[in-house]
Amino acid sequence: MDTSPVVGRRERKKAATRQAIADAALRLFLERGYDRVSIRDIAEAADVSTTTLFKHFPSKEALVFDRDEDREAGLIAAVRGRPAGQSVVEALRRHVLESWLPVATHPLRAGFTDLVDSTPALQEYAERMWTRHTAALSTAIADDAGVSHDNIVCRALARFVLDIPALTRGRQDPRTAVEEIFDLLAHGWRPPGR
Amino acid sequence: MDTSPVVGRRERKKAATRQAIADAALRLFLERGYDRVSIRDIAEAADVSTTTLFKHFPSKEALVFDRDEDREAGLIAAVRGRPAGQSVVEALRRHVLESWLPVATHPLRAGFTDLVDSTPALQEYAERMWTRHTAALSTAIADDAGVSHDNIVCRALARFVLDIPALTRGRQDPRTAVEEIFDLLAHGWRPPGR
DNA sequence: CAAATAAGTGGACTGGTTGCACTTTTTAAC
DNA sequence: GTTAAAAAGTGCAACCAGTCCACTTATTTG
Repeated sequence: MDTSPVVGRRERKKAATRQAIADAALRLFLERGYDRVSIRDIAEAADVSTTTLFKHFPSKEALVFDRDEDREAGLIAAVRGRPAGQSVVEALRRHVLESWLPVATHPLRAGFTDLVDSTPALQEYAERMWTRHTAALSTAIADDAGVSHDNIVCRALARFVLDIPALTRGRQDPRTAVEEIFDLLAHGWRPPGR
Repeated sequence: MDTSPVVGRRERKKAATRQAIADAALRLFLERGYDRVSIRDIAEAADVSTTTLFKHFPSKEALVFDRDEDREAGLIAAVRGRPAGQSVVEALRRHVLESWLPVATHPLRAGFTDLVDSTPALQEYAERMWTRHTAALSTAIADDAGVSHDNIVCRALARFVLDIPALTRGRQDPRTAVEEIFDLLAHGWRPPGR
């Protein structure tokens, strides 16, 4: 019956508080819009002090992106664990299609997506959530290629791949968009047809 | 003798005030570090009210990047005005080498560069100063190629080019770094030698 | 000179974020 | 089992960036 053993009451209560805050925040944001809700409003709605709120979330933006899974591990795994013979770019292409596309197109999250798209501060934050992993991904790529960790081309490739979510956010056909960008990365710029 | 004719006293005083604020800000930032200086400190040092300060500069970060020339015009001109037969990527490569490299390597600005490199808020701001022009550059590229303005590959190329300053900031050999990144954009990813 | 216009002032205010000293709850050790 | 350490939470004051507003002062223009 237990989902996981020996999870102390403390941890459970902590998680509950965190969840209460995140829920209150999302509800209020969707109701009123991001910048018509203050941190104090959220704390009040969740019945905690603002001090407590900031012990669970480092910033107002972070309240929106609760469930920030470990993208980094996934990215590195995609590079390291790819089948023999597959190129790095191809592996990343598949990974992005599998991990980013669902997020971009999930119909249940329409309200959430609208919230982000209509709030510059959140767009920036979301963008940084990805590009923050440039160093880690770049290191994985450099290791794989057997070159120095600070190799600029590896760093550039990492950065460009992590730009993709921002580039394709709000697009009508994100899948094609992702494919075309990877084409650019794989083969270089060619004046597009049409 | 006049640098420009009919410059009223008003305009001159305004420019002087602006300069006094920017000077005070840079001096204090270099002395104490960016986040140990408050807006009020700067206003006081320049002997103006904070209200006045914000009439000249929209944010604290903007105080550091006084003299924000019009990069956008230069970027678009580089695409539109390039010699016949030259590719867009090649034109942008030349433009970046001419416009960004001097900034990155100017020895007189060592203190300034250190300030930016040691302050995350300023790095982000500088980055956004460039990527802000993604839409404009992307449009120029798309026009040039005769495709729709929102073509995703054009947008990606524009974005990637504008990432270059952030990618190469603080590098030992920025010129080579820029060249190698443009190689990636021109020909696609190839596992780097060595 | 008399508006009209623009620059600057001062001070109060909002909203995100931090610090501090304190209480309560949970856990772990004896 | 009692107790002490560790963690979660509280309340409040404070800081700082940025905005608002009503007001004064200087410059321009007709």
